[in-house]
Amino acid sequence: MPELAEVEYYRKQWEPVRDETVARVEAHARARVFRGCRVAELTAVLPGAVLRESRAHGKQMLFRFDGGGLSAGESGWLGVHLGMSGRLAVEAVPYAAGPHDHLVLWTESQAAVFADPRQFGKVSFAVGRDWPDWWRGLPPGLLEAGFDQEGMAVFLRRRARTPIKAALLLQERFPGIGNWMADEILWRARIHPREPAGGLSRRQEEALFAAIREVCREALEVIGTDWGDPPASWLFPHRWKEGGICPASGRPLARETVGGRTTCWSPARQKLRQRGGGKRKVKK
DNA sequence: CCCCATGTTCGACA
DNA sequence: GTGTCGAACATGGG
Repeated sequence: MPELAEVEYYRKQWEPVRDETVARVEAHARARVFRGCRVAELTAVLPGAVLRESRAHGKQMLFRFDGGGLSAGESGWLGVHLGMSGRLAVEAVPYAAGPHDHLVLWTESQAAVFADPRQFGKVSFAVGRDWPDWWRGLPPGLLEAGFDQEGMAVFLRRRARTPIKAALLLQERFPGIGNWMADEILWRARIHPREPAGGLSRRQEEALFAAIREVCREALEVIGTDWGDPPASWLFPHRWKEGGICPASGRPLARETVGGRTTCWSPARQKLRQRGGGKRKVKK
């Protein structure tokens, strides 16, 4: 479920417990979501601590705590990735934790819950004075200046034969883009999802770059704020089932697997570039 | 029972 | 070493 905008939405769900003191931590340590996580430390240190702030970056979230078992000047950093079916919520106490509530931070009157039935999500925890290295090493956000058209083009050329759809899903360069956003972006940029990433024209690069920023911005507004429904003018509401109609052209949408994921596009407006004509290749 | 799912990782192979 | 592809992970819904 969660891509860029949904992640931002879920990050805000824990806002009601910001500046509240954690009374008790419930962590089901054997759950797959804790793979690679030092659960014992998390459980030992967070009681008595206070959630101070949180951030979302792409599909990652980070929550900062201080106090409790942490020494002065030190923070506890709780990282959360929602995977495919994860979600965050705050519930009023008394609350009966469900079977998929792998992590619950109890305050006096509330329960901050991380639930994830499929457990493709992931929880991490670290103690330190500054934001963890892995967080600072994340690639530039898609709405930041560090994400620019030329850098994007260089990355795509290096993935010359990868279908553009698959390339857009690579988090190392497009943090936060998931399956539906990739389709929405290509639809707006009028690029066929199977187009080789390294073969875009200059014009297509421009259109792609613009569409990435546009979809990110609009998705954050519509979904990231209060999980509103994207308007019918987007591909989004038409892409999920067989037999959808392109809201721009009125023609039928196509659905096939591209790059291992179900992909929806409008054949009427997204056509593969004609290639292989063997024209010039001025090189020398 | 079968197929599908808004994600990531790892092993096999070119 | 690099790039690409499919399977695997665990569970629920149609």
